[in-house]
Formats: sequence, structure tokens, C-alpha cells
Amino acid sequence: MTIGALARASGVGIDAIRFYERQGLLPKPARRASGYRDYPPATVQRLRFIRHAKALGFSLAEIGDLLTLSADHERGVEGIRRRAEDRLAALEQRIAELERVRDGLKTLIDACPGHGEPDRCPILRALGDECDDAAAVTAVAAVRR
Amino acid sequence: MTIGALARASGVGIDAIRFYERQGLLPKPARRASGYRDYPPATVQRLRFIRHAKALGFSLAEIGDLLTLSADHERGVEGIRRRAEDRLAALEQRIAELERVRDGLKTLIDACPGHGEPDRCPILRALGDECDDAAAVTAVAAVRR
DNA sequence: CTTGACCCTGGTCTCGGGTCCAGGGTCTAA
DNA sequence: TTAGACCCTGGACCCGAGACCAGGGTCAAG
Repeated sequence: MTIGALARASGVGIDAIRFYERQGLLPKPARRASGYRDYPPATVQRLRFIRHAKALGFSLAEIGDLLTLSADHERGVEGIRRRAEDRLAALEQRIAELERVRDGLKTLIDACPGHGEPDRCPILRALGDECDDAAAVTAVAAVRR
Repeated sequence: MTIGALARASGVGIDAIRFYERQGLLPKPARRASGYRDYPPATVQRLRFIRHAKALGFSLAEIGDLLTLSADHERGVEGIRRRAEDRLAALEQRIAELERVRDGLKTLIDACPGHGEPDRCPILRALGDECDDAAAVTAVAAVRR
């Protein structure tokens, strides 16, 4: 199939397919006499794999790793599983981080009356770090590393 | 104070300070005869504001917005509060998204025995989208938009 | 007076994941 | 045969938020 047909079948853009080839995520395809790339239909699966793995938060480098491992019939499966677990751990850490930030922001919003003098707004005071307002201090402290 | 002193006092790098100036987040400071930037001490607060707002997930453009609003004694506070609420909503959406991905990944890992043939690994099968495995299908479906 | 720490400008480079463009060649249906 | 859709390459460009660098000038201590 041509690159355009592959793009339609896999849901991945033409430019992205050529980019993946340059990155080594796709093997260099056969060429027709005209120079057109000619893909075997199984490439659709490979591109879907890449698309889904991206949706799970894997980087292209990690996906290349997964693809290499998945071709390794000896130790591939353990490697895949371990990488998936690493991804999961990173994901959970990121979620916890965002939740911390969310709680800080929520605290500030709750403490803000939404009107009045700007120098009494706990959000501004907390961000500027020049306040004794307990709620604001706590909220921003939660956000600092 | 010089830019180096300001950097130390605020915890923001020298290059970043000059960058913020170019972006209009910091007013152009006075210059000494030598051409050195000479900052009023209050700039430390402003840089801390920027640093904290960044930690809350605001982009530099949004921070510029906040700084403009915070100088507006008429309608500033309502604007600030509304933007904080927007940020909170975006944050919660992002968290929910990541949780969806996390659950999908978790399901896949639980379904994977961690050994055996690669073509029986639910992670690989799900990513390649060529499977009837219910757990894998559900997991990946949860991830797709 | 020299050394070393600091500062200036303006420019390029980084990361990731592509997109877009110019200037060609090719394929297919009418 | 010709229009229009497709394909090729190599390169430039995009986003955000700075980092880094060269080639200069400045400032304070010893």
C-alpha cells in the first residue's frame, strides 16, 4: 500500500509516518520503480501500536524500545511488563503532583472573596509571598518543591 | 540591585529574568552608567509571584495577564479569581484524563502474566489492536479519544 | 595593576513531535 | 492528453521556556 493509504488505514498523518521512519520506529519500506514507498499491510498494526502507546503516555523513544522488545521472543515479555510498570509509576507520581497543585489552588480560591481591594486578595498575596494569611501560606507552601 | 543579586534573592535564573523582560512580564529596569540593569527591591516579589504562578501551572502569557489584572484596582480581583477558577478546571480535566490512562495501563498490567510468548501478552495485543481479549480491549478503549 | 567575578548584547541551541513548503515526478480517469 | 490527486526530498518552522555562548565592558579586592 502507498503511504497515503497507510495513513488513512492507521489514523496517523503522512508526515508523521515519514518522521517515524526517520526515527527508526518503522523499518524502511520497499520502493516502487517510481520511488513511492510500498508498505506491507501489517504496518497498519504497527502504527496503531504506536498511536495507542502514545495515548498511554509513552514517548517515541520508549515506544521504539517496546517495539524492539516485542520482537524479542526470549526476554521480550518481561521487559514489556516492566516498562509498563515504570510508566504506571511515573503516571501516578504525576497525578499526585497535579493533585497537590489543585488542592493549593482550590484553597486559594475558597479564601478569596472575589471582590474588594487587590491587596486583600489572598491569591495575589500568596503568589507574592508577602502575607500572613494562613490559608494562603498553606496553599502555596503545598505547591513549592 | 543588580540582576545577579535579584536572581539570588528571587530564585529565578539570570537568563530567565532577561527573558521575562523581553516578554513584557517585568518592566524595563533603570540602567546604571555602565549599562548594568538596576532593580528596585520590590522586583523580588514580582519574580516570586511569577515563580509561584508557574508552579500552579499558569503559562507565562497567563501570568502576564494576572500581573496586569493585579494592577487594576477596579476590576482586578474578580478577574484574578475567574482566571484561577479556569486554571482549576483545566487542572481537574487534566487529572481526570491521566487517571483514565492510568486505569487502562493498570488493567493491562494486571492481565499480563509477565512471561510466555509475546503474542499472548495482553499489553502487546492491546496496543496492536488485533485482539479479542476483553480486558485489553476495555483498557485500550478507555484510552482512546 | 591585575585577577576574577560580574554584566552587556545578540545570537544560536535545546527538547518532542511533528507540520509545512518548494520544486519537482507519477498515476489515473475522463 | 490533460487535470487533479498523489508521491518524492530536503529543509525550514512551530510551540514554550529558557540555557548557553562569544566577544566584549565593569567593578572590587588584593
